[in-house]
Amino acid sequence: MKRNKLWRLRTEEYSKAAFETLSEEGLSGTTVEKVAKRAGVSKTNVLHYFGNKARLLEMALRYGNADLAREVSALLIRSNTPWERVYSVIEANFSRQFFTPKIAHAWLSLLAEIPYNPSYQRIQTAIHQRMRSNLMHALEQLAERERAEEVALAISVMIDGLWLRCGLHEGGIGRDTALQQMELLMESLFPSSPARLAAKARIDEIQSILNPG
Amino acid sequence: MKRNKLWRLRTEEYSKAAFETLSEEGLSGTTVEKVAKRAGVSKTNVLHYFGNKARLLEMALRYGNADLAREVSALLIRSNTPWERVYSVIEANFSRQFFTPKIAHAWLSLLAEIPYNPSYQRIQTAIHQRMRSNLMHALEQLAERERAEEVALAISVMIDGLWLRCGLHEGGIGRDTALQQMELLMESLFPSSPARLAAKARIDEIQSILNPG
DNA sequence: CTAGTTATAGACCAACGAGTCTATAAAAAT
DNA sequence: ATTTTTATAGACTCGTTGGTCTATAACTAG
Repeated sequence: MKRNKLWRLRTEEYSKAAFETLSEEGLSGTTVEKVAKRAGVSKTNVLHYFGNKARLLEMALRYGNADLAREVSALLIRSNTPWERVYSVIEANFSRQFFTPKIAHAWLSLLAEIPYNPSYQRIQTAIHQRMRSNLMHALEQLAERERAEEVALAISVMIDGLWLRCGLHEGGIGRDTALQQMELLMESLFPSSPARLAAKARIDEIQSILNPG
Repeated sequence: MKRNKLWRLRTEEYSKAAFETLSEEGLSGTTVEKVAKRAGVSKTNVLHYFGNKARLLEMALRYGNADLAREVSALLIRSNTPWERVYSVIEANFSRQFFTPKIAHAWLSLLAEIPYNPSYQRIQTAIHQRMRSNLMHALEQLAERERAEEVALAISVMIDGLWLRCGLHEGGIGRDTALQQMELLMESLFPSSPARLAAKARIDEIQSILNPG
């Protein structure tokens, strides 16, 4: 069991295939065979790398998060102010490539299994924890700790809720509505803050340069 | 196939059993047999009433919503002002009996299937539509239509997000945190509004009378 | 170049689950 | 009271699925 280049390559490939299958077929419709077929290999081979289905889906969860994490990082390293860091988290979560019903479906499918699988639970906890941490680092410089805590929670809960809606009604909520909702929240939480608005504008611009369309 | 008293009784019983099974076993762990066993009858009998598993789960979804709808109604009919109606929707959604990880799990399980089943989709759309409608009737008397629309969406998205979190991390978010988050949102959206705060207090009181504990 | 290791696939197996068939008990209708 | 309908269950079927066993091809190390 040597973790070669090949090993990493295959696990990445198959995790991706699993994530995509999940998004198209739902949890009940996702079988090891289908994932293998989508990746153009045999079911046995997929099992060879992951051992069992649970670990395959676990890696699919990680895979889906990795994309998002990269997007966040890309914006975060270009941020110079606390407000810019806050908006990095927000914008990354609603990036045009990622905030789509397809991907939201995959998320939903995985989320539904989390309560019944401690392993998924740990991963998801880590994901939420990181989002919270990113927000807190920024918000602590903008408000007292207590308030920063509840604002961070509000932001991340709202993000979750918008993803949920995105996956639920096809064509109901898209990037624009989502960002508008986030802005309604931010403007209410921190009214008339020029620094905030400047940061929003800058991150918005960076985002549209990094990821045009 | 006469829809007798017995018919309604059984469908109600079995829908409930399905909902509970869902919450304890998750979607993948929910089988017709388990639901039947929980209801103390044979699998055949359950199938006799529902025809197939999809319709059983569909009724489970309706069942779960019926409870919530009753709770909302109970508060709504006792409301006298727009603000009270807004808080009726909010409080009902975080009632002590309903806002529990168990129930949130069942919801999550069903939500994950919605994108892949038009029938569930219609039901869920109706549910969201009714929440929106309840909120809009009240909010239109408190703000311009445009603003009412986006505020109604913000409120319901936040409610969804809090339910999601409740189901995700056991012991993470409970009724208190949830209501505190909703209040953060409402206070930010409508700062220093005595009428709003009075309404909140009244509905809170009514709720704790209707549903003590 | 050879020996061992890794990658990949095909056939197979055992479990399980949804739904049907058949039979009988209960109830309703005539 | 008898006949028809409804309710319930047990046995069974058939497809699916996760996972294993076995075989072979490809690659790596010495």
